[in-house]
This record gives sequence, structure tokens and C-alpha cells, in this order.
Amino acid sequence: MSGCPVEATLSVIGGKWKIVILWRLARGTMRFNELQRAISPITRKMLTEQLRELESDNLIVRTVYPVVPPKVEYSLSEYGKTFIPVMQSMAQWGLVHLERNA
Amino acid sequence: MSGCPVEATLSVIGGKWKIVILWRLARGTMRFNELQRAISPITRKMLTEQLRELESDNLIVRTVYPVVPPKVEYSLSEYGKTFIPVMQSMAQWGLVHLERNA
DNA sequence: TGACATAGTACCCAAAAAGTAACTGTAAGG
DNA sequence: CCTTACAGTTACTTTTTGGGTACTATGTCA
Repeated sequence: MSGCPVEATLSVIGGKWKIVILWRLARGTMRFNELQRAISPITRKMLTEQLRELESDNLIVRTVYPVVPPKVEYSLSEYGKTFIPVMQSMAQWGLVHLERNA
Repeated sequence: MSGCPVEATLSVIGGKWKIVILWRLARGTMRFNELQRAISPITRKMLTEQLRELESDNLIVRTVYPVVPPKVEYSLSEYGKTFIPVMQSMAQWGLVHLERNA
């Protein structure tokens, strides 16, 4: 919107849960309910919304298996993987921050 | 809250404008109205709130000069400066993202 | 026959975040 | 004497966000 790179990043990961979701998926593919349990107390509604947005930004890939009960897997796209270094630098700083405020 | 380093980082910079403010201050000290003009359309209220929170997290320093009209300067604290690399990696990724979606 | 599991959607309401407008004090400049 | 500048604060309204509940489909298991 503004052309500022930092704001561009924020617009993609601005959602309350997006980075947490991406951070989980960085460790590997997960199913919907798996994500929900991992990130609790996120609600199904919020999880769905955030996943849809991440998908439309091409950061994650949604794979539906036509089975019953339904099976849907989420994973980072190749593009989404380019975001891992950013999250790593966040994690590193967060670690220091946690120690500092311990 | 959760002990997750990424979430810890998010809790500090979660405000809508915080990173933008920090990113500005990374280039140097700024006065209140200077910041407001630079970050428009942020409102005075929001700017005040975000600055106060950043200050109480010790990321920025507020310096008041007892003159009329008032003069208040904001700058990154030493601790705040440790966040610059994180913002740089965000900016880098944002640049690629902007090009990709150009 | 009936419950269970998965991955959602639809709708309504409450809470939180953000915006708006008016007000503060004081000195300088016209 | 009236206006402008700065750096806010306060009260009120609006918008956005998030939560709760109920509902969907259908194959398997008991």
C-alpha cells in the first residue's frame, strides 16, 4: 500500500496468529485439527480465516484428500519458506527478550 | 505469556504501528510531530499510545526539553537498537514481496 | 441405529481497537 | 489581541476483531 518494505511485510503477517501458524508449519506439514490443538486456544473460525489469507498470499499450500472423514494438510509453499529466516531472527530476538525480562 | 520466543517478539511489536515507528527511529531521533507527519495517517492518540508502550518496554527513550512550545524527542534505546537486525530482515523480505507482487 | 471424527461454514453478539473532535498551557509573531 | 506551534489528554463514537453456538457432509465403528 505504501511501498515501504517493512509495511509490506507487516501487511502479510499482520494477522494475530499468522506468524505462529507459519512458525509451526516451518517444522513440517500439519493437518487442520493438529494446528488447532497446537496453537490453542485459537478457534476454528480464526484458524480458518488466517489459513485462507495465508493461502491467498501464496505463503502456504492447502492439500485436500478426498477421504472421509476429511483430511486437509497445510504446508509452507516455496515462497513461504523464504520467510523462515525472518522468523528465525524474530525467534532469536524473542529469546533474548524473554531472558531479559525473566 | 507462552514462552514461545516468536510470540514474545510479537507481543512487543504487536501494535499496529510499532514496527513502523521503530523503523523510523532506527534512522535517527525524531520529534513527536515529525513522527506523526512521517507516519501519517497515524493519529496523535495512536502515536502517543504506541510510543508510551514502546517506552515502557524500554525500546525507545523519551527526552523532554522544558521549552515553549514543548519539544520532545524520541530515539531508540540501546536495547531498541538490538531490534534493528530483525527489522532489516523484514525489510529485505518485504522488498522481494513487493517486487513479486508488482 | 446411533455416535464419532474431520474440516469446515453461517450467524449473532461482545469486546477491543482505533478514529474524531474538542480541550489544555504558554510563548512568540503579526 | 488573535493566531500559530507543539505535545499531548479526554470523552465519545465507530469500526474491526474475535468468540460462541449451531449446522453441514459422510464413511467407519460398535
